[in-house]
Amino acid sequence: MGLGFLRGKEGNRVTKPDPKLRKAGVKDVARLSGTSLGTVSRVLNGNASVSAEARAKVEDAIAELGYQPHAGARQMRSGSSRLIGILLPSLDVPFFGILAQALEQRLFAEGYHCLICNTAESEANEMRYVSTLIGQQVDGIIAAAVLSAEHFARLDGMGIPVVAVDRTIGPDVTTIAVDHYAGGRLMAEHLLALGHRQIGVVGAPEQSSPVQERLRGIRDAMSEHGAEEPVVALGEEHNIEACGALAARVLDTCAVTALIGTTDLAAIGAIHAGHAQGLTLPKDLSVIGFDNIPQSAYVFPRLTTVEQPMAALGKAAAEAILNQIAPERFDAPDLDRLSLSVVERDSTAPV
Amino acid sequence: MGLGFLRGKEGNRVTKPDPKLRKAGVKDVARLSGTSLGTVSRVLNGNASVSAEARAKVEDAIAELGYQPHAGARQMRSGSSRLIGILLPSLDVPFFGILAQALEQRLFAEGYHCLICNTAESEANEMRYVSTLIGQQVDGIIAAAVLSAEHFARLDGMGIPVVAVDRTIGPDVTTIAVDHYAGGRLMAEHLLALGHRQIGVVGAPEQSSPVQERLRGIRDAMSEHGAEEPVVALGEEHNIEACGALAARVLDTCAVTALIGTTDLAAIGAIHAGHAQGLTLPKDLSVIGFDNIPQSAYVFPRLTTVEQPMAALGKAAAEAILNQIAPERFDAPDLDRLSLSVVERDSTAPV
DNA sequence: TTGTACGCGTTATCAA
DNA sequence: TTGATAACGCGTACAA
Repeated sequence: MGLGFLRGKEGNRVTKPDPKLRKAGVKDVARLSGTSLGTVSRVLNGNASVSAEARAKVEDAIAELGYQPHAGARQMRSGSSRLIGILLPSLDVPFFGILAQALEQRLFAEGYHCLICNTAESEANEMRYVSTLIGQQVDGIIAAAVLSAEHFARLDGMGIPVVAVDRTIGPDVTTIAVDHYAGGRLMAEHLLALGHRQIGVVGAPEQSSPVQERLRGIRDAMSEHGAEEPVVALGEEHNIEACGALAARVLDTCAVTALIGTTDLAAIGAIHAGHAQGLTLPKDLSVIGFDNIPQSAYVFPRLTTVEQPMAALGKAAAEAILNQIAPERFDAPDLDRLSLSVVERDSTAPV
Repeated sequence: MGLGFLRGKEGNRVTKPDPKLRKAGVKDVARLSGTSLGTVSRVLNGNASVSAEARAKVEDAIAELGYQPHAGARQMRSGSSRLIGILLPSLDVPFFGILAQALEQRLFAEGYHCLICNTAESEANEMRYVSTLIGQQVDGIIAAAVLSAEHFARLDGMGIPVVAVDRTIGPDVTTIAVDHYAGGRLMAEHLLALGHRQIGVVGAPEQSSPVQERLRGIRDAMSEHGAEEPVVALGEEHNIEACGALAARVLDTCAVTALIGTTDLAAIGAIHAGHAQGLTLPKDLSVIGFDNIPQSAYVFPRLTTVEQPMAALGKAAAEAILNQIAPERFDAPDLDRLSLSVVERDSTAPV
């Protein structure tokens, strides 16, 4: 395990590209500008004094040659790759797409590139990715992972900062996430206030800790209000169709007046299942979701949901990793705005 | 321009991490395994003969030290970074999220990491990204870009292969995309066959060439069938809300019996606008979209749309770049399956 | 089959 | 303020 970097017999491509159009290097810049390597480097890095005259000559030469610093060489000397690893379960789930977009934008604005990794909620994949990210000398890792704290400990030992986003990794890892437990309570309390007492919960993926936390919040709120234990159906696949099938099973087997989707995708599946059984929503069945993805306002009936600030989470996670990488340049993110709110639309009604 | 790599006064972090837990290097592996640098390197690269005994000792040492090759050093020697740059307009549009997911999965399976870049359909952003990707020594670039061919020519000169996905870049760049013109025809012909003659088109973003191609197909099909010129409203922002506003304007100003969304997002906006005007769909207004994103089956009425194979496009684009990087190891992708088909649901009906 | 020495492009140190 | 030089970790030619 972990030897994925071994290259096969044919693993090496040593096709030398035409040396004539070899990329220009600092040496070429120095020669063309009539200065020396040291001066060029100082212009590039701006951390020592250079005469205005020399600087101008160097910058001209850079422009003329179309010089681009060689990231590999740079990182070998400086230890910093200006690369951030992003571990996400998927990109085709709207929540993570929006998150990834916000992360990338904020990090690129500070000169960092993102190595985005699709873990598919698999611990094995996560471990492979973490290994290869270490090899890439990433300056930091932002992760929504199932992996537990021990596996990230090696990163700590190597001085690679880690930030958990959406879901916590362990007690020592900075987490940027909403309070999923409170979110679960919000969903349940909204339905309880409308008089619902028989409530089902559908969602996926089962092993996702945010989903489990929301479920815990739902259970606590319901028992406090003297409602029955919720009927819970969690599955593996996190998409509308699979969650719809889960909801159909719940509707078939028990008499519920409301369904909670642990995410909007699940809730949309639940709405679909309700329609398929000939129910009129929200009269016969109330449905509430979580996330407030853009599409949730365009299903029928328009989905009532708990909104979490997806883009703000991404921005905050980016700022948190920047803060850990260079505290003197980046403040810790402001977490006050990462709050939840119920967006009441048309999919919930009194019993 | 192009000097974004200049680091500010405080740009350099030279915090030496505790040398005790410095990352193990080939030297450490050689020492622990009782062999030499050369042997270790040969084991790693598998391109020269090594005794079974030596190989075993080296592999043990690698495992014990948790050794990971230093990507920067490796790339400096070999010229290959095992990094692929991915230029996409956004990640929060479902189509691109699905595309990115497929690209990343296929490339990681072959040992490549993805540098995913959000260009926001801006040419300036694309140029910045291309420059920094060159600096990262990417082995290839996959792009859905507005940038024209000349800007990618410099890549060609440097031996960096480019593949265009979803939209063409220029005549010499391999393109993996469906036939958007034919897609436009399919949408129009579906409505024409139902008897519609007054048709509006709404969508975004205006400068996107797939959108323009589809529009051309729509126009041609309509004129061939003797329908009126379509009323066209294209906007900048590609999201449901903005496209819905466009559709509302069209419905306000002209008498159309059907609306074409240039994407499913636009079509969902059009459905919403129809409802807002008190129309019953599809009786009073037919709507058809393009893409068949998962959500399109869950709006009301369920959206009729032209499906393009999003995941297959991503996989094919990944294989196309692999083929250009190492033709001896990777075949060119099979493009036969990249076809379009009309998915008839409930949002279209005879006039 | 194995070990040694060199160079890739950059940044940092040092002496001028 | 400037220029020369060492060193980063690895792959490979060459000598053994």
